[in-house]
Amino acid sequence: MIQLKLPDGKIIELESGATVMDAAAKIGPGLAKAALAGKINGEVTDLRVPLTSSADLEIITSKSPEASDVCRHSMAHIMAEAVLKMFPDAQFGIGPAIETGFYYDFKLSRALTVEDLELIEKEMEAGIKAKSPFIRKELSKEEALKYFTETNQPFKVELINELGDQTITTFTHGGFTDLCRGPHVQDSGAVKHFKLLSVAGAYWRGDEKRPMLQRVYGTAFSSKEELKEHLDRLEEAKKRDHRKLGKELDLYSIHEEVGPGLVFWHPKGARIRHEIETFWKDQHYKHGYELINTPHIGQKWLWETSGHLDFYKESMYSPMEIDGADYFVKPMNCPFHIMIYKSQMRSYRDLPLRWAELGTVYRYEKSGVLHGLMRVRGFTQDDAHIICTPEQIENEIREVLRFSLGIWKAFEFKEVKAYLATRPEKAVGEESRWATAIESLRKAVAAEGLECEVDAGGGAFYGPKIDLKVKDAIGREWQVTTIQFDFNLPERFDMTYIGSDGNKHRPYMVHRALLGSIERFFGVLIEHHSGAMPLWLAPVQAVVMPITEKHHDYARKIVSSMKLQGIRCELDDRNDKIGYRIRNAQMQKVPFMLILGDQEADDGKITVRLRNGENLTGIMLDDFIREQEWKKVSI
RNA sequence: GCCGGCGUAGCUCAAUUGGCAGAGCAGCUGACUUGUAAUCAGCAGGUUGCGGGUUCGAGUCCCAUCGCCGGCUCCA
Repeated sequence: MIQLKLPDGKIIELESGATVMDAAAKIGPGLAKAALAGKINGEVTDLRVPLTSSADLEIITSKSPEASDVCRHSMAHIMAEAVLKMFPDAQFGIGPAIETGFYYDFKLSRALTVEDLELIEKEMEAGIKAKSPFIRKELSKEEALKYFTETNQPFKVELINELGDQTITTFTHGGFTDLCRGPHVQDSGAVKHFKLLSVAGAYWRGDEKRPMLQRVYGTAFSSKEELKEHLDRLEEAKKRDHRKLGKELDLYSIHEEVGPGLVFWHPKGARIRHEIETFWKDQHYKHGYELINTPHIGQKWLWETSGHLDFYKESMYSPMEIDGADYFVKPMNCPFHIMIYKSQMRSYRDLPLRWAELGTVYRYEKSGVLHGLMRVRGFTQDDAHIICTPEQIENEIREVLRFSLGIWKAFEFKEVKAYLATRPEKAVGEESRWATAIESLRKAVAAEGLECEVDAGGGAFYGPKIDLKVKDAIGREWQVTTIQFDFNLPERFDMTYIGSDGNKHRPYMVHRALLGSIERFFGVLIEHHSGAMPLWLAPVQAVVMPITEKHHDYARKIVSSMKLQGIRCELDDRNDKIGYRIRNAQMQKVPFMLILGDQEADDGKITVRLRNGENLTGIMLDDFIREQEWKKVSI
């Protein structure tokens, strides 16, 4: 007999060899019916797995957080079965559950089309209707290799070969057998609400030197409502796409004849950018930074010394020759900031130094990865380098984090999450420095009460880092702030300061960007706000609309007094109906529309229409101006 | 860079099996003098991404190339 401890502390006894399903049945028939998988000592397990020793047991039902993964994984198998029916010679890669769905990679005799997806969906519906049981089978490595060799599944054979000498399990349902550790639902009728979304190429095991397979992405949820909600969210994301809004709101453009990944900022986009940058600069001065400016190109030795020509060459543009010397366009600002540091002898009394620059850099990005403003070839980092003593580092990191959180709040992002990346196998810098650095990062994150995930070994070779991700209005996470230690460059450039002991010491250097890059941040900002920028960022803050020509004088007076107060305000005195002009301003997402007719002109007041359609009637211009945050001054 | 899809007016999109390149919006001109998401009429707008080929004839078929989109890889 074995004993199983349930989450509520109860203990049930079963014969050794009984399955998880048997345990569920013993707890109650209702639970057995609802069971999707088990959790033994915290590990999700299939219901058909025999229990051979005492353990903690939890039964996963559709209400458990793990449930959707199980269902989606089973859904991937159901899709594979459908594909196998349509392509009997299909070879299968892997087919896992992912955050909002699942995918499966196939090698097929021809490329799949959008129409194929519909056919596969139909076939899947049939598979679901068939309620084929998922049958779990344990076999030896040899048996498994034999089976998958005979069925011509080289990818599966490769996977099995990489497994140790453990028992292999397969799952079969309908006509499809897959190498799989599970868990799976009881039968294919247990999952229903799905949709196939797209087909795309994907390298086998993510390796560009290996064959390209066809990946079909799908999504699945346990209820129809959740599926619809998810599909609606995808629609919403499309509506917010910064590439679409960037065009509609006349913010920026990219011209293939000039070069892909190079951004042209139109007046309205440049205005928003100006407001972002002005705010950014003010805040940096307020938070103890100095602003610096450095060149766009520099001689070869700089990039040799920094190591960029060893490690980063693929991302750098070819040199240009000037007076017989090779100059490179900068892909990063750090070496230039270091030049300023090294321009004179530094004392411990000078530290910490915090130098910030909106530094425009150019990087070669493969053509296939360019994406609107999110991924470009020329961009401006909101870069800064903090050079300090080991004793100062912890406080510096805390200050950066706090600063960053303030900035995100100012741009109306509410959720921020931290990711701490620690020392990889191959790394420069003494272990003790890494340890200090990681500790200071950890403490800072904890002190700010941030949720933090640790990516063990995920740091760069030159130092650990904290990345911050912000959540946008529709729940997507964007990587923005990065705070990176650098143990490499201070060595390479032989940066020193004179300590209180009169000796030379190596300073700590931290590289940080809060917004990441202006371009990318701008894209995120548009998508977060759906293009309807907060008042202080809106390129046009108010449009004044006289009802008829009779009110033009009054309108001009209002416009000029608003302009005098620094408000970005336009007059729309076109000879069109008020509805037409409102529609225009509305589509341009202008925060305020001032409607001026007889009522307003007669008693010297204004009517303001807000973006949400509400009206403020009969108010005094001065009161209106006083009440709004036209400019962001503090965080 | 790789796999697949897509490139038609400034924008959004039509154009039967290969058979006269079209509409709405935006723009311009004029009329209308307007109260909360589109007033009416007229005009103009194109080497169908670029280059080859097949054909009596190509937006449509083939090849090549550039760009964009969805992914892979990578990353701010």
